[in-house]
Formats: sequence, C-alpha cells, structure tokens
Amino acid sequence: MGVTMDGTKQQRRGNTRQRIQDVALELFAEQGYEKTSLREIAERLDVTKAALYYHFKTKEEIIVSLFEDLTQPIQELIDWGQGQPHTLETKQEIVRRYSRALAGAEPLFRFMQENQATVRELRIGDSFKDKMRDLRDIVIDPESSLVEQVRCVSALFTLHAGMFVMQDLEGDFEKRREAVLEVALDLVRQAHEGARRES
Amino acid sequence: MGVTMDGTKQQRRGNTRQRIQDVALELFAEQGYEKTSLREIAERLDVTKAALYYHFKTKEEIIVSLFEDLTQPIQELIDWGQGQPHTLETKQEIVRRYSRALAGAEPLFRFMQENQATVRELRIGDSFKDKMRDLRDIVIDPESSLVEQVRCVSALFTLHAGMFVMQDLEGDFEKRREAVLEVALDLVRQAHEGARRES
Amino acid sequence: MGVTMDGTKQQRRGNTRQRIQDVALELFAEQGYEKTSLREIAERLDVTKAALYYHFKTKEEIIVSLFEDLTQPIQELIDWGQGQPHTLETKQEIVRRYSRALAGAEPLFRFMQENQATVRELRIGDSFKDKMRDLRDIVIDPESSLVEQVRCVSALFTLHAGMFVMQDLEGDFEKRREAVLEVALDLVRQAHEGARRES
Amino acid sequence: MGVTMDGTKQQRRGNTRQRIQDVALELFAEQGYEKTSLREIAERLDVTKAALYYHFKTKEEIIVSLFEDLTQPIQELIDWGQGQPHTLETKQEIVRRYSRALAGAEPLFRFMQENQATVRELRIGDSFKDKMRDLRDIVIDPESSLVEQVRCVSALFTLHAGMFVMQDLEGDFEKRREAVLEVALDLVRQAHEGARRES
DNA sequence: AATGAATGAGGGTTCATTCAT
DNA sequence: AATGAATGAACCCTCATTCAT
Repeated sequence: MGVTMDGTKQQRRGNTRQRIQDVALELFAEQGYEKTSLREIAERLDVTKAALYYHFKTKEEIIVSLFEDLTQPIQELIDWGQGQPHTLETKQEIVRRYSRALAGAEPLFRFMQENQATVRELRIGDSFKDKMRDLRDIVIDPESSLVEQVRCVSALFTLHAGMFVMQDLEGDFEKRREAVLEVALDLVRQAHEGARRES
Repeated sequence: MGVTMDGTKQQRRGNTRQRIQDVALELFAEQGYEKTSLREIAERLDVTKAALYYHFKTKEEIIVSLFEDLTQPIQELIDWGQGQPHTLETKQEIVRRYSRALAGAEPLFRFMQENQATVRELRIGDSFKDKMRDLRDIVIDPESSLVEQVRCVSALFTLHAGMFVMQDLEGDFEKRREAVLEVALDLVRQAHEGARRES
Repeated sequence: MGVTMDGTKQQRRGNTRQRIQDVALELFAEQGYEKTSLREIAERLDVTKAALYYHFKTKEEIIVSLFEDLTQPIQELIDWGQGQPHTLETKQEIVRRYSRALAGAEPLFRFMQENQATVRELRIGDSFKDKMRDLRDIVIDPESSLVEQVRCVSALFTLHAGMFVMQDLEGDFEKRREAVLEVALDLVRQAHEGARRES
Repeated sequence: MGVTMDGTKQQRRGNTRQRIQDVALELFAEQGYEKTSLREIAERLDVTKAALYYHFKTKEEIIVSLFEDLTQPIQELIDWGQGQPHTLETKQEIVRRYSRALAGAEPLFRFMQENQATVRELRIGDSFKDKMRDLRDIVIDPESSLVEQVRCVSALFTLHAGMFVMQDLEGDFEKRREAVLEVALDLVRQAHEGARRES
C-alpha cells in the first residue's frame, strides 16, 4: 500500500526522517532552537507531532542527529590534519578545507553560531567544543607566543564571520568566501612566520 | 522615606529595578533569554513575578533596558568616531576603545554573542545591527578592495572572539585582551596599507 | 498647596470621586465591567490605581455608587406611581417618565442592558430587578389575562430596545424616542382596554 | 475503535468536543463568558485545560463554535424569509418560527442577551448583528412610517423579552411563549395595517 | 509508519487589592 | 488626597511528551 510504480509516494513516505531533519534545520536556523516548536515542524510536514516521535525520541535528538550527520566532514578534516606534519602548508590546507566545510553545511553552522547559549546546554555542546579545539590545535603552534596563537584562532573565526556576519558587504557569496579565505590564510602565514622569528 | 544619601532615582525606588536588571543579565548570560523564566528571576530576588511587572512592562523590556543602558558606551564611541578623520590612527583608536567597551560590559556582550538568534527577533536586534554597521563603516575604507574590507571586519570580530571563545588559551584575561588587541590593530593597519597600495 | 485663585486646580482635585465615576461609567458602558480594569480607569484620570482606593473600597463599589446615583429618578418614579390610582392615564404617565429617565442616564442603562450577566452577580443585581418588578406591577393589571400582561412588559421592554438596539433605524435620537414612546403607549392602552373587555 | 453505530465524526472523536461545548455553554449562560475560566470547564469535564486546546484553538473559538452550530436555524429562517413575498402572512410566519428557534437554543440566546457587551467584542458580534438586521428587514416595511417600523422591531424584541425577562410572570414556559407570540403577531399585524393606511 | 487524544508542567501576563508613607 | 511598591491568585495559552490504536 502506498507503493507506486515510480515510487514517489513511497519516497515521500520512506524518507520522513530525512524530511524532518530538513525542515527542523531550516526552522532552527531561522528562528532558533527554543522558539521552534515540534508543532511547527509537524505542521510544515503535514504530519502530526506524534509522528516525529516515531523517528526521534526527543526534540534534542533531532538536533543531535543533524549535528552528527553534518559535522562529519569536520571530523574527517580533523582526522586528516592530525596525521599531517605541522607545516605551514598543512595549516593552510586545513583553513581551505574548513572554509569549504562551513559552506557545505551553512544552515547548521549558522545555527550553531547564533544559538551558542542553547547549544552549550545540549548534549552536542561539548562535542562541538572539542572539535573546535582539535582544529585549533592543528593550526596553532603551541610554542609560539600568545599573539601568534590569537592570530590563528582569529583566522578560524574570520571564516565564521565571513559566513554569518558579512552578508551586507559587496560581492556575492563566492567572492566573499574567497576574500575571507585570503585573509584567513594570511593570518595563518603571519602566525607561522612570527613563530619562526621568535625561536 | 526611601531618600538615600545621593538620592538617585534608582535608589529612592528601593533599587529593585536595578536588582532585577542585575539578576536578569546574569541569568540571561548564563542560560539564554528563553530558558530564563521570570519566575526564576523573581525567586532569586525573593519577590513575586508580579513585582517584576511593576518595573517592566514585559520580559522583553527587561532586556531592552539592559541593552540601552549598557550599550551607551558603544554609541558614544560611534559618535566620536564619526567626527574624526578616517586616518589609520582613528581606526586604531576605535579598535582600542571598542575592546575596552566590550570588556566593560562583558556579560551583556556575551549574551548578545551567544543568543544571536533570539536577539534578532527582539526589538533590540536591529538597533544592535545598526551599531555594528556604523562601527564597521568607520573602520572600513569603502573604496578599498573586498579583501581589505574583510580584514577590517575580521579585526572587529577578533575582538569578539577574544572575549568569548578564547577562554582556554593560556594567560589571564588582561594578557589575552592585549594579545587580541594587538592582532586586531595589526589587521587594521594591514587593511589601511593595502588600501593605499591599491590606489 | 494646589489651591489657586480661580479654583480650577482645586476643583479638578476636589471632585476626583466624581471624575472616577464619569470615566468608569464611560468605560464600563463601552467595554463592559470585567473588561475594564482599574488600571485603565486610573490611567485615563492620570492618577494611580491606589488613588481609586481612597475613594472607593472596591471595584464593585464604583459601579454600585453609579447605580445608586443614577437610578434615583427611577426610584422616585416608582414611589410616585405607587401612590397613584391604577388608571390608564397613570400607566401611560409612568411610561412617559420612564422613557425620559432612560434617556437621562443612557450610559448606565446601556451598561445594565449589555452586562446583565455581570450585573446579576453584583450586589446591585437584585435591587435592579426589584425596581423593574415594581415598575411592571404599576403598569400591569394583575387580574388581566397573561396576554395583556405580556403587552405591558413588552411596552417597557420596547423602551429599552429603543434606547439600545434601534440605532440604525432612520431618524435622530429624539425622533426615535418619540416613535418608541408612541408604540409603548399604544401597547399599554391596548392592555388596558383588553383587560376591561375581559371583566 | 471509536466508531459508533451512527459513526458521526463527533462521536468517533470520543465526543469530548461535544462535551466541552455543552459544559461551556452551560457555564457561559450561567456566569457569563469572562467569568467562566477554562480551568472551570476542564474541571467539570475532568480533563486538563490542555485537553481543551486540543479541540479548540482559543477560548473564543469555543463560543464561536457554539454560535455557529446553534445559530444555524436562524440563518435558515432568514434564507427562507428572504425568498418569500413581503406579505403579512410571511412576516407572521417569521415571527412564529423565530419564537420556536429561540426556544430551541435557549441557553445560547440567553447568553447572547445577557452578555451583549462581551459578544460585541467577540468575532461573532458582527455576524449576530447582521442576522438580527436581516431578520428585521424581512419583517419591516421600509416605506412605512418610523412608528410602524418600531412596532416591528418591538415585536421581535418582545420575543426576546419573553424568553429571558418574564420568568416571574404566571404560567409555565409554554403558556408564556404562546402569550408572547400572540402579542408579537399582533404588533406585526398592526404595523402591516398601519403601513397600508399610510399609503 | 503514523494518528488522535490527552497530560503535566510551565510560560508570560493581568488583575484587584493592600499598605506604609 | 494620593503614591510607590508589592502581592497572590488567576488568567489564557503552549510545550514536549506519551500511549493506545
């Protein structure tokens, strides 16, 4: 029942879990986590609230699942980076790939950025912080001065800012991303050179 | 009869209004706006919820009042900056003062940073965005290339990041603030020089 | 203090009780008793809620006082009527005077008409019902048939309807009042004649 | 599985919706709309307040639903009346049927009568006023004098008065209804004859 | 795979009222 | 004659969650 030749209905039925995630992410990113109610999500999907509970045990689990799915590229990036030598080239490649990862899951990262207080209280909070720290530790040279360390962190956060707060600068999304990337790479290079000068 | 030594309005009022603001800011910064209930605020103050409504018409008005009170230094900074020539020195002075302003109202800015989604929906949202843009426009050279513009925004954002996300770097608060400031000033200088080279 | 030569301020201050009654009646008639809050009344008068409590012990007392003040003409009418012989002329005079009394305290009677459920629960409820019954018993001939009795009640009720529900009929207020009065007088006359025919 | 003999929607729903309406009408008629709280309704039904919200979006919607359900006979009466010639017989038939309709939904009409101020602010207010006007316009002869028009409106309002304010006259409900009806029919006849005499 | 019906807890808000000053 | 500050009770409403079907 409900299985048609071309499978449209089945597809629509079959991937409800996915559809919940899509709608939830959209709404979470738009209005925040607490202001988005399950009723709202359910209504947009034209199912009942109870249906959501068939697929997810709690509201929190919805966002956890989103986080786990969409954060995987970041984890892979970390895994890759940790296996590389701490050269400038590695660091810059990390920055390049991170920029791409952010762009690839923009709504999630916008959500994380704009709902930090919420995220902190959620189960994902620590996990996310860990990833951020891992990433930072690849880019940072632990023996360098505090100023150079800040430069590195600044590089990473410049990427974030580029995603979420520079939307009224001139240029389209891609142009902006390139400019942001250039600044970030520059920061990393300066930090690297600064560290060499110190030692 | 409620008239104290200095006789300020706040104090004549039995300073409950002020106490509400203090507790509210503390809780808002700690748990976020939506997760903080008026019941909670009232309980901490050992008054009833209704008492809050004697001093503030709505929950939103509490945070608006906080914003208006604590954001004043930023506005003064903007006013000052808009009256200065667009020299490198001006820009750097803006950065220095902004860093101090952020440090002076840390809980509020932490709150704004961590509850952007909430803030966006509040009445203060636009007002805050305006201030940020004003500030940016003082530091940015509108004729410079996109990259140099990004560098400026990055400078400002580095100050934010320094406040709220670098807490596990080595060094105490003041040391960190100095390092962050140095990086931000550097970014502004680079942007300024970059712009001159272009033209 | 506050006493000026021409006494304007004093007057304004001196008759606060009256002003409360005026504003209260206006708002009660407009929005109903329960939907009108003391805050609203106080705000219109530019005093605090607590000031109302200097003049009236409770919200209910405000409306009771209005009722007692404005209902006096009706009571006088009843007193007069009960001392007259039960002639047609007496009955019609009652109707004429009642019509005038209604017109003279229109907001109060509109309020009574439109908030019967509320009035019923108030202390004034019974008192008002009593007056209505007294009035009716003057107009009605207790030995006449039920139909003729209904005609009399209908006469009184027509006066009410004329006040409050015929506002979109043609003619101005006074024209309408005359027409309504004519119909009511007619009903009383018919009832009177009907009763004579029966006996 | 909730499917009963006649299988109506109401009953399949476990008829809670219907029960809410019943209890609500009873309480609204008894105490008025504002003085009846949802807590009270819920308690009588031995469900939680939240359950009410499953069936009705707001408190107002409860009364709107009652109005829409119980007012239907009036609407049908209007529809019928508007298709008939404006003869005396039609008018009198309207009056007869209206009397029956009022008797058939007494609690609702008592409520409307006794809570006019409330009703006016509700969504149903205008709709009800419209119906009253439609009804009136069927009974009234627009070319007749104001007095005769008043007589017609008076006829309709006599029916109301008969429902709600003549309860302490002698006779049982049905006897009273007949007497009231007779007076109302008489008024319509007089208005009709008066109009013919005029032209 | 999903619904209908309901719950318990809590939300922000408003009210009439009080009382020391 | 009136205010400032506060209270307690209640209000309507929304939420995440549950569970039998």
